[in-house]
Amino acid sequence: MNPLAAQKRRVQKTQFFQDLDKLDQYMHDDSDDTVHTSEVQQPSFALHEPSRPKKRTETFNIRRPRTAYRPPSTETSANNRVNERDLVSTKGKEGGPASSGAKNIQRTYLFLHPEPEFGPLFDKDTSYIIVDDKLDLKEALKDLRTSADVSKTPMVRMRWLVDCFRDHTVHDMRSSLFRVRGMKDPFCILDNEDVQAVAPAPKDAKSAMVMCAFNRPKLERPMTQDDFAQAIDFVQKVGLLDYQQFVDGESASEEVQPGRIGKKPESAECFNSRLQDFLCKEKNDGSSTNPNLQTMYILQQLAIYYERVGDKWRNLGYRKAVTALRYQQTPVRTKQDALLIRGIGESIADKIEEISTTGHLRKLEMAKADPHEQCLIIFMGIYGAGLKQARRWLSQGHRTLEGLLYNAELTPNQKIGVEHYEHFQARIPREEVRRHAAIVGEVLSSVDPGLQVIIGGSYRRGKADCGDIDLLITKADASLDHIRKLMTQFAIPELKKRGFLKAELSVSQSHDNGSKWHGASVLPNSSAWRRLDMLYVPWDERGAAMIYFTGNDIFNRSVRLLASWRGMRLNQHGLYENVMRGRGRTKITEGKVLEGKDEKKIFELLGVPWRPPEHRNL
DNA sequence: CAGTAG
DNA sequence: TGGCCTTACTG
DNA sequence: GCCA
Repeated sequence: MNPLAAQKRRVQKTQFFQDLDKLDQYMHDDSDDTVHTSEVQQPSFALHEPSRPKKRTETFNIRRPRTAYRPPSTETSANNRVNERDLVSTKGKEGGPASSGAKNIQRTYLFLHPEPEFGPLFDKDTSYIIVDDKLDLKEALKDLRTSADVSKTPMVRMRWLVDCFRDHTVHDMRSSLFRVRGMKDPFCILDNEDVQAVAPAPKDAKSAMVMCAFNRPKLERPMTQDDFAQAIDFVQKVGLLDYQQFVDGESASEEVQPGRIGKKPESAECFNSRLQDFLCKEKNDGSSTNPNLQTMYILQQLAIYYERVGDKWRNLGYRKAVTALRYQQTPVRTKQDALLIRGIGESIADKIEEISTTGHLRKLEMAKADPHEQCLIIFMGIYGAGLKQARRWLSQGHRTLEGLLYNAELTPNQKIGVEHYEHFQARIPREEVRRHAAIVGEVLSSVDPGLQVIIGGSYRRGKADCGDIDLLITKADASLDHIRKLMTQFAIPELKKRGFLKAELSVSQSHDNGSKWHGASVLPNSSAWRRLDMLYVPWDERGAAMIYFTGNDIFNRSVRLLASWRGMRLNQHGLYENVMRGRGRTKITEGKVLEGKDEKKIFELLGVPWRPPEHRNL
């Protein structure tokens, strides 16, 4: 075996797991004296087993200290009282099983996954934040992924918990032995605001290990803006990284539109916000560029390539590698350096070395030159065709759009997609979007003066040109049924009659709860078919629908992700609370609607500062 | 449920 | 060796 | 692709 790999593996086995093993031992000796729940008898701490869920709640009993434990003495502060109450207060207080044994203290713990992206979810019920011994305050906070009010929650090293078990006592959290690096006082995180000055954690501490315990009395939880920045960052790393825009603030040359005059209005702004989002996750030492941008960009290209060829797992691997590189403060040039980073293995390490020595990657050059690739890209641009279909056509020997049209079996939609390929690919000038909407609006008000048309999509975000036309149709106090009826029975037929709507690509007819119309429209005296999407929105859902239909993509996903971090759920119908999620994030409960009407209110409830649409171009 | 779009 | 993954809608 |  490669000695480097072995060394790396050793490094990655964090102290945390060893600690858990120790804990496990302490838990299981003396079993005569301790009442274990059934779950404890299972390997509660076997978190490193492959089959374990990302997070799980374990219930177990802490045997009450025989001798060493004593109630807080007079010299102990209020902080210690919190400490003691929390440890002693049991689930049994709420009718749980533990109230029986005075010698048992039952706690419910949440163990969390080492991967930062599945990282700990700080919850308002969290009692303690217990941090891997290797992490410092800054790292821990970053991986806590919250700006909820953690200030009142004690934060200590893993060692504290281990020692508590070992000694059958509750140790004083303020002992320097248990202090998280960078903290002065375990009970007051806010007093440690000089987190910038904290020395960075060692490389091998990359895997954050935080454990949160439950059952704490309610904490009020003021929302801060930072969560949203984190959500954006999280989503962006999955999204595309536009290297050119990043480096010189200009849009990539392939995207330059011939009709564009001067610089795009959103360009500078977009650049700035990107840079900010980017920088907010970087160490704030004044250096404004990541030393690995070049490498990241090329690996990102490779990730996109693998996505195209349908290898989702390689795609994922490369994306993770890019993410890992993003967090590196120093240039990674050699294979050895690269191998030490979690998320980068043999193969990518080789490629990193190639990139930093030659400046490019042969594999990528080859892939780009591959005619199959170019066909695939063209075919996937056809409306109604995705990766599967494009590959099918390719393997059937098709190489051109014309070939498809005459020789391939096309669904009606795909046929339209091919016939109008050029038009559908073209960007639509802002002014033209407005005129399309005006025609729809005119017809709609003749059907029912109450109907409203709102232009969403990139138009609402202020872009100079749009990929398609997104219209949101609603009416004051109307239900979805009502609006749909007006549209399908009167408005759509009328628009067709006028020759405005040319094709229906995806229309909800069979389903009674359908709410969207996808098709093509064309202005009078024009031949350019445009993709037109309409969304029928009940009055009460217009706020949520606006967010959804305004986008952009990344923005939507960020907000939704943030909602799920908050225990809420956001979709085009509304913002829901009390969403229960089970294994993997599967929904158990739909949750209760919090808000749907008011876009601003939804932002507010999510704790996201209001962003005008123009600022949602992530 | 597969495929697609966002 | 097998798991890794955002959500909703349509046909 | 990476990782346990």
